[in-house]
Amino acid sequence: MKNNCIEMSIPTPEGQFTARYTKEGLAELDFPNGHHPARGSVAENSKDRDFSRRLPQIKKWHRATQSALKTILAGKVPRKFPPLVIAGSEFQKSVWRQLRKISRGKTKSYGEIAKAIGRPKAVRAVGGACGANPIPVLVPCHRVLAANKKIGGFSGGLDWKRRLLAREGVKL
DNA sequence: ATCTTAACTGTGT
DNA sequence: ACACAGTTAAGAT
Repeated sequence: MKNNCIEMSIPTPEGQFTARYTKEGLAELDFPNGHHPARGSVAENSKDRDFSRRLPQIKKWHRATQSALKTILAGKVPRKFPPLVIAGSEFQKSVWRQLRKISRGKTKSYGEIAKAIGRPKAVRAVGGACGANPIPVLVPCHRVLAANKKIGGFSGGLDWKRRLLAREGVKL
């Protein structure tokens, strides 16, 4: 999402997250201090007519995002989600679709995901797709571990991955 | 238990 | 065409 986004922040006990919306829904979520440099800016976009017309709706989505995020941070299961804008290659989308099937407190390996999407050998590419996930936490890329049940990697920082899993009662 | 290495695949440049 | 990445399984130490 380059330009057509409106950016809003989410204060939590764990720091300030940043959410970006298109007119379709939530497109990106960033960890505190993990801001992406090359993405849309508020000042520029908030003048967009289309966006000002939809602002009330976006605010509503934003409330859903905030509550969902905080709920997950608290280790519980959100009742409501904002509409998610899933933008990526077919491969990535199929991976992210699998991620969303992993429920709270459960985990899968990169290899299992690869198998599930019918590309059993694309394990490494699956890792790449997880890292490219624009909506972490809500799309639970943190629930994917390495084959040996070890932590694996995490683009948002391993400390976050551990923290999120701990909140869900997952042990390594 | 830890380290090294070779296979493998989608993505960005 | 090439290098890289949130891997993996197998072999050596």
